[in-house]
Amino acid sequence: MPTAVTKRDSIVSSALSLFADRGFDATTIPMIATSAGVGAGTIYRYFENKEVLGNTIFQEYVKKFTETLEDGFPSDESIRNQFHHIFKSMVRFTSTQHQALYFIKTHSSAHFLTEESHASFQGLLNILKNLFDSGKKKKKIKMLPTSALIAIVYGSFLEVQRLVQIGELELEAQLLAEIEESMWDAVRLIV
Amino acid sequence: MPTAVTKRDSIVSSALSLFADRGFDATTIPMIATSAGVGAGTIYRYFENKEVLGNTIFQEYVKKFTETLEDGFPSDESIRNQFHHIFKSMVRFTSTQHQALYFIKTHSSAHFLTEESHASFQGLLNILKNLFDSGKKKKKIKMLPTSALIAIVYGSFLEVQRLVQIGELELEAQLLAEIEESMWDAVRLIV
DNA sequence: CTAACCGGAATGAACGTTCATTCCGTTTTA
DNA sequence: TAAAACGGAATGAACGTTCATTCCGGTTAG
Repeated sequence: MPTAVTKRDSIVSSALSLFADRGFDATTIPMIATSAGVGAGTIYRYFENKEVLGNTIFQEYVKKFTETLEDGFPSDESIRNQFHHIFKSMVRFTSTQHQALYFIKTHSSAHFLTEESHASFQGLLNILKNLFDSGKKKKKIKMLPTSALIAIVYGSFLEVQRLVQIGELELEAQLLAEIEESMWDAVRLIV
Repeated sequence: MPTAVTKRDSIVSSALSLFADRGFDATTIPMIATSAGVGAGTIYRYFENKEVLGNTIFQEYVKKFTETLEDGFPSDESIRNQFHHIFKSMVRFTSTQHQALYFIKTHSSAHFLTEESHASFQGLLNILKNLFDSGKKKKKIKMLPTSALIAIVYGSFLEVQRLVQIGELELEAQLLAEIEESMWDAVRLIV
């Protein structure tokens, strides 16, 4: 029963929590209503139906994630520094919104997502695409297909965060730096 | 409607396919029955209920995956060669069973899994654990927590395979070798 | 200042639908 | 021909969604 100011916020916050924990399909509207402390019908005053609720939340948090990565991006610095910014921002987003990351991770190819939701997710990955494309030009990044480079970094990151979530790993500064270095080693051109 | 000899095989094969495509919760028993070419009741002659079916399939394929990784493991060779064996085996398993990998990936922390299913999945990851533990002793692998090393390699691999599945990447030999090298760079101790 | 009124937000019981599971008549096997 | 296997209609529970009703803060009338 997350805290929230407005009823809409309360519904979104409860739904995110339940979707992340149990998955979209295994979460019922009455569950969300109870957790949000509202009547089931109230949810339909804010969202047309369950799928719209799912898509709205997905897009809302993908947008927040994207903005976190873009915020303060050091366009004029080295690829390595840009990579550091992205990594740091991903960690920052996750630490404040770990349910959101988990929801996005487990639902980014869910059956209920609309074209618009997919597009917003692509927008998120495009930040990595731009980084790697420019890095390849500058001979700093391996000449792998960009999609593969993204998969390697994003996939690693998701699994590491899963460990954090289940309490198997605690990310203090030293470890964080080493994991960043490991991911950087995966994508950097080693001469 | 996958081909199969026995009805049980047909049910397992259809269920795997549907679970991988739509997810466990969004797959109905009548769907599985139709796809397998059997009556809905017949499924209950072979599996106590839907959850048992899900767990059975999960464990069956995790076991196949584990066996694939263990088969021909070069215990006496270098860490690098052992890593190569694991990587090659993961690719081999995926190319013959890509639905299985996808099902395992998307359901490895699903709400319906029993303790036994979780244990069988841990057994799979243990192969990587042993490799990295011995590699760290020999100063060939980064001194990161083993769980983190596993997450980095396994996470990358899953995302790369997702690209393959959606047709965004085709893994011919050259590319495969480069991706293996990238993942190796992520975990190897760079001096 | 109080009381009656108003309108839209909120509610939750009820509806139709869909699901997992059961049951039993039919078909296949030995 | 007896027994086992099978199919798919039937069942009841649970779901998403609706809508008649209640609630409540603000406005108007006296």
